Amino acid sequence: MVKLEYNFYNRANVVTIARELIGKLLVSQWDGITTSGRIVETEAYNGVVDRASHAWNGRRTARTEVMFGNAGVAYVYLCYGIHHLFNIVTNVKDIPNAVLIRAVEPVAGIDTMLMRTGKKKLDRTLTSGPGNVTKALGIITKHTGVNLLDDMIFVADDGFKVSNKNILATPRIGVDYAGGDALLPYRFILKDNVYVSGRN
DNA sequence: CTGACGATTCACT
DNA sequence: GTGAATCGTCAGC
Repeated sequence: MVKLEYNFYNRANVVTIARELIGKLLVSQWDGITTSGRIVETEAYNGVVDRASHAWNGRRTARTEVMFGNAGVAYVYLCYGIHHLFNIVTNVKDIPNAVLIRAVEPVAGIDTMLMRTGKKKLDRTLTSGPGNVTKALGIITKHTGVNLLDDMIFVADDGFKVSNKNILATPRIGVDYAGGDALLPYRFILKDNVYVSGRN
């Protein structure tokens, strides 16, 4: 298992990075507990020119500041007052690109995930959808700014291969307010994986 | 300081 | 298919 390095995250094309994250492992570990899942669904947010992005049109606030920083850093945001959404900052400093992790397939620490989510047994809802992913992995807004090059939260390549024909590109979810940008094929899913949220 | 709202989910009709 | 839950963030006063 090889942790992804800074030079994976700092590249200019956030859409390419979102596609390449499909099939990688998202790992969280602290207090002697490790949980991980294989990434099966992502969305790219293309910074200032993307109306669906929090950083659209150069909007820069205390909350979005981390997106303007270095690549390979976690950006965790609270949505609807309930759900924590986990993003990975990409591109170089001052270019606020990010990839939202929308779904993973549970790999390690499933008992812990069940405990965190209050579920009795493993089913597809455990880590399907961005709010469920963060809940199962124990990620909350205070993890904003965590460096993915450290050992607390990171993405790794365990050699799992996904062929291009098994990665589908679709429009993003829940961004209807973004006008024409809502139609961009910036969402990537692993074909036929049951953990992909919404319509498969 | 105040009010409006969201990169969602779940229970219910 | 519809609507409530729920609170940090941000724009406006």
